Amino acid sequence: MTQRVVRVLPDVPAIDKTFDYLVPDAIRDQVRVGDVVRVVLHGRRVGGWVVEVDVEPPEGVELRPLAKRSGLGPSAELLELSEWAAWRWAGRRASLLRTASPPRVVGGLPPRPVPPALPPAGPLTAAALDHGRAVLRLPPTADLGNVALAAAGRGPALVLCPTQALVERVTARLRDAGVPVAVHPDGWARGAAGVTVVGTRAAAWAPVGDLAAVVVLDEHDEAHQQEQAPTWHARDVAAERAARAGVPCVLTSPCPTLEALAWGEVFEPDRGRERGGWPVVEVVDQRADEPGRSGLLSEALVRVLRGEGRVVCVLNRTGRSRLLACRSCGELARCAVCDAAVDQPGDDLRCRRCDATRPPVCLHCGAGGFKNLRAGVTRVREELEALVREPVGEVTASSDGEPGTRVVVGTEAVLQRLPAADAVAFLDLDQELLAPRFRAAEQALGLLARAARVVGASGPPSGGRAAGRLLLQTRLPDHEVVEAAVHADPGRVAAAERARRELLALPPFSAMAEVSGAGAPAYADALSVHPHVQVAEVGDDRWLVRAADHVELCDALAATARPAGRLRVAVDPLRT
DNA sequence: CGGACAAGCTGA
DNA sequence: CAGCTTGTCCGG
Repeated sequence: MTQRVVRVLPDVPAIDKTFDYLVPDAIRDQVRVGDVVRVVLHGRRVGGWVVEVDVEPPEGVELRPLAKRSGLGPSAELLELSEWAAWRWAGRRASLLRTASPPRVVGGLPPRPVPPALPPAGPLTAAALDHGRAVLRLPPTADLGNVALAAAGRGPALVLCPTQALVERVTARLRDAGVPVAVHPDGWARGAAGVTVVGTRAAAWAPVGDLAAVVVLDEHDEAHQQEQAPTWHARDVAAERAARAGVPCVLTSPCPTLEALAWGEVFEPDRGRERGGWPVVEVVDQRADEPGRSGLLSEALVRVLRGEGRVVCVLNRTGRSRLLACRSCGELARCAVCDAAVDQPGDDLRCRRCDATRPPVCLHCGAGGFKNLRAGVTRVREELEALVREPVGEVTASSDGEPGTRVVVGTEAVLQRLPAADAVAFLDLDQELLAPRFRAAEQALGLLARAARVVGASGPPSGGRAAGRLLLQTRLPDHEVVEAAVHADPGRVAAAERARRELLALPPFSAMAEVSGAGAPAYADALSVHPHVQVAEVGDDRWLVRAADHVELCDALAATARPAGRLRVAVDPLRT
């Protein structure tokens, strides 16, 4: 009887190579594909995964024995999926397998609970599940727990959520219905045994025994994409996983991305139901309105602020001012050192380019007064306080907690932080509509959908809460994002956006990757000889690589040797 | 990644 | 030329 040999991928980020090891006789029959093991590599003990068993080792290499079998790891299917994802996002398998592995050693699986009988799903969700490759366009206030429940009715399901808060809501909903649920990653072993798994994006890699359906909730949410490279997207991983497993995959969103629409068939409720799931939207045309102060407090907004309810104002600019001009001579305030425009985070002026600070005095005429051409959250808070004569809270990404005030102003972080309000006002929606990113329109609509959840639906009334409203201040009242919100019809954005992207060959009509870091120049140079990709420098040591599709792009990325030095390759960059 | 080893630099 | 830094290679 010869000794068994297994192939191991070490859990060392920089090593993307497998090594062969002997299986000690004592554990001869216990080692399976996917198992987590410890091995001695180059004199040190490291973790790793068995990626193949009973292999033919290369000649002339003296094999060492496995140091230890730690426990269960990703299934063979997830191992293969990681291979695909490593190609698709130009990353290393180890980082993906780490996500697919249990947080603590798992020796064996618990018994599988008996699944309960569930009431039949609603007709729309059932149709989407039956179709198998469906985009379920549900208005912002729709109950996503129902979709999860419908999926769990088919057997052990995988439910991916963009936020932990949604994970908790969905989990509670499933448990109330008697569905056994494993929350990823703590419930790793129970999921592997065969119960419905709920989690945020990492759960795309959770084991689910006898997987029956996959659901991605709010597929448009950017939280589904990993920020560090490899920048894999839970939606795309989930869709590929479902296809390989031959089970249905349903993506839900109030405003599906073009990527989702290109992938599957759209299922949407009738007009009245969708309309009822969006709040009342009021558009304030800032061209017509003659607002005082910073120009951000329209008469319509003042009316809402003077009402009774809780009001959230959204402005995606921190600090007091992002652009100032001298009150006496009109000159723009600029940096004394490098001449760039300065902003005013507090009292002093600060250069955003070189970080120099100076007191607020005009360099041209010496006067001390400035006009605030582009007010930030801090300034608006002061103006709001003067207006409503009560304390106004401020929420930005860096502040913490939830202010107890009736009126709150903040960056988009405020929409994550506050659970409910009677009105949400976007003080300068144009900043979102005109942002220099190709996904700006989709992202702006996503922001409005998030705000819609904060204020609730327009009707029919539910939960006894009065209908909330969105107030959109803009100089582009005819923009399709504004129209989509007003008419509760996100398809308008998709249609306009599809035409634009197709014309400009932007994703999903092409594939892109952003290359940066010290090794980027050499890598970009090496890539540019590839016939099917275009390489363009887009900033200091940042390159954009484009190709007709992901096959062309990812094949080229995989075929190009990485130079020494730091190199970040972000396939499908979100903020470009 | 991190150890091994080789090639280059410094100072007596 | 010892002693040390810097760079490149490779791991079973």
